[in-house]
Amino acid sequence: MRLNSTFFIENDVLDLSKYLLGCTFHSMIDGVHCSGIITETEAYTGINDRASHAFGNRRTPRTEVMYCAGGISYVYFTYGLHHLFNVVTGAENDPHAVLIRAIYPLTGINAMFQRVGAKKGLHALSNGPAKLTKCLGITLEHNRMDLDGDLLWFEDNFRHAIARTVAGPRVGVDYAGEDALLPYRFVGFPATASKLQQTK
DNA sequence: TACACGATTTACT
DNA sequence: GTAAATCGTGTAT
Repeated sequence: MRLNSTFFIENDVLDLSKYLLGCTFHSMIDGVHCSGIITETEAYTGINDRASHAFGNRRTPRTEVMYCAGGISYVYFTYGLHHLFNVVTGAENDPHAVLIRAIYPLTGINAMFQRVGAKKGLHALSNGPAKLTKCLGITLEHNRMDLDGDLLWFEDNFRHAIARTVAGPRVGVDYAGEDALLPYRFVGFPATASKLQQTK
């Protein structure tokens, strides 16, 4: 079952960050369908969150997309070489977002290896926010994109495979002062592989 | 126009 | 363990 924009608009960003664990994230880019089970997310909770690009109600050409209604992508470029992918959530003018930090490869694995280089193992293929965008072929072209469309979408398929969810501080946000300590990073630990049966 | 830096990854010592 | 890669973005001039 696909997740639609209403779902991303009406639910709280922290709840969504946890809910997305075990959902699948899909791309159809360069004619290839790739997907993986989401295993790690982070929540960025709006204008009062010092770790967010939208802190202090900052509106710039880059951050403007976060102020749109939920259900669209926020892709940005960092460190001169990496793209990071977020889901914009919440109502218009309330700039919340979920950073997708890791997925476990499910379909299109050959294409993913081609994009990232075939020298690493399956478990290390897309277990980082910049690695998964590279695997799925996501670039700045996929910013501000409908997340229930033909190119990027989510499905609620494998949440039963997540046995336990652990929260901790977000990664790489030391500049955020006290907000760097907030437990807004969520990691889903899988159940045994035998439970990995798709449900619709 | 100029400059400092980043919600990271990789390779190398 | 440390460092390099590398450029869009934000803020200051």
